[in-house]
Amino acid sequence: MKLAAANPCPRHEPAALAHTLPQDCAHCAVRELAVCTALSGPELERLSAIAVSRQYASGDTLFRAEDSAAMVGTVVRGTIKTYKLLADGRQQIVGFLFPGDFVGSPTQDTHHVFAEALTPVELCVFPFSAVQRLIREMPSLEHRLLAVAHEDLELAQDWMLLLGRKTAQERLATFLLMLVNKASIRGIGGPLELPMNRGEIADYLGLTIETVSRQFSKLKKAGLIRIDDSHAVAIIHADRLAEIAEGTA
Amino acid sequence: MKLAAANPCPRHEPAALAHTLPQDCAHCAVRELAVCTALSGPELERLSAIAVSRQYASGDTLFRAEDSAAMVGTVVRGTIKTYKLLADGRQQIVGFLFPGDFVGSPTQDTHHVFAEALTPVELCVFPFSAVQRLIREMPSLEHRLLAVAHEDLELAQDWMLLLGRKTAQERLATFLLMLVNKASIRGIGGPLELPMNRGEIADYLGLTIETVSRQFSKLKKAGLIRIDDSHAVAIIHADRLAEIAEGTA
DNA sequence: CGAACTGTTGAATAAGGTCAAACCAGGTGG
DNA sequence: CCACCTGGTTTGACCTTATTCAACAGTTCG
Repeated sequence: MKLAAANPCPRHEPAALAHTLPQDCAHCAVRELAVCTALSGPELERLSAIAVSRQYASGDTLFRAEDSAAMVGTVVRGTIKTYKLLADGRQQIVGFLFPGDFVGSPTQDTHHVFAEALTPVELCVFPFSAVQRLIREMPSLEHRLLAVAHEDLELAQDWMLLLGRKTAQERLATFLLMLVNKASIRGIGGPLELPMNRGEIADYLGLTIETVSRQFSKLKKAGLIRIDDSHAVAIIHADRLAEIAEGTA
Repeated sequence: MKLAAANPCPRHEPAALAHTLPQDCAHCAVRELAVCTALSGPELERLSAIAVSRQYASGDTLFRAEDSAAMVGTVVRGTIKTYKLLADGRQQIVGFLFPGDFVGSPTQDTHHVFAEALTPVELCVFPFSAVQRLIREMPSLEHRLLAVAHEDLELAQDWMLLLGRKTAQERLATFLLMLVNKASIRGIGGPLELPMNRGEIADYLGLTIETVSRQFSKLKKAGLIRIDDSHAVAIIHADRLAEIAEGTA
């Protein structure tokens, strides 16, 4: 069961820290999805004032576990993975973050996960201390953050069920449906774009690359999905997939 | 990998709903541990006014996933498990709650886990609607709830690493150290009291009863723990256990 | 005492992991 | 343009870990 003792992170290291730009939250593409929804008029302007846009290249590390001076922000474009590591390099991805998702914990001054860009990423960053101040002054912001934290906790618990009790097949089915669901929230239909590779799917599902690949093949052979290329999958029978995901099949 | 298709819950069903008593938060045994720490003087009195003590017998179900009218409260005495179920009865425990721990989600009006008393439990219950009002009026309470939610999320992510990437031996070692740690926070030393049985440990660690039992025997044989009886374990070499838990051994 | 649990241990089995080879782009450079 | 390399992916053969199945021991409680 010891995996990947090698290779914690093949991609590059922290960017030479990309350009930063002031923000205009009122015209932000992901406003309705993000924590910022909670705010209106004057509050939104105060948030604008402290927000900074930052760009990351694919493979950049945004922060590492144990890093202090926690950063928080909203994903505007691209995909991020957050993960935990064991000493020997075994990796467990604890979340994929898409546009609108919130990154970081505004109540903890130390990160407890690693975060890495899977694609080019645009992040709307809020300085940690400024956010802490804003939280105290804007109850609706804190309210929203509390709701988001509880949603995240619920997702994490769903994933504990997956990791502790589901078969490889059930895990992949659950994963694909989760992605479809997230995409549809962002108004995206059609074939799924998978911004992560097989190894990252494996590290999210608690499996190996080979097992993930085999399960993809199995679902394809069963006619439940169509694989256009390894990063694009069409769901053909969402209902059958859902049965598999819930262990009802 | 299909487990426990039988027996979702051998114990009794929801209590005929035990006596309820008004509370005196100022003299509460778990105040410093609970969310209530955040409050002082007049605020604490307002909390007292809505708090109600409720007793549960071992095996009682406090609430079920999908239940609406979410209850929230603080554990005063005893141990609770929260868990998720698959259609065929496979169970994943997502948390054991001890005195001082907070139960339920004050921002979600529907439960998404089941909760069951493992021992006789005394719970300090706050009516859902009253809590929602209090949150809006007492920023320090919401602040504390946000911090607790983030701590819970961090724990859940640690557990995802355990379920996705650790061996059976590493899982049990991690579990025992986690219990030692929780006990010491409550000022409890000496041999560990395990309020849960082997099946519940298995359902927390994503293993089977037999595997858990075998790993206990192995740790005993290696001289790392002493098993007084199946519900009382002494940790002999916490350092060696920690190495195993982190995969450093 | 005997039934019903809970926990432990052993032997057989299966699911998923490991190792290894082949495949298949997409890029590079002659 | 094409040969070659590289990294990700797929597939096969084999192996390990944990599960399954089964027997048995210790407790608790009618």
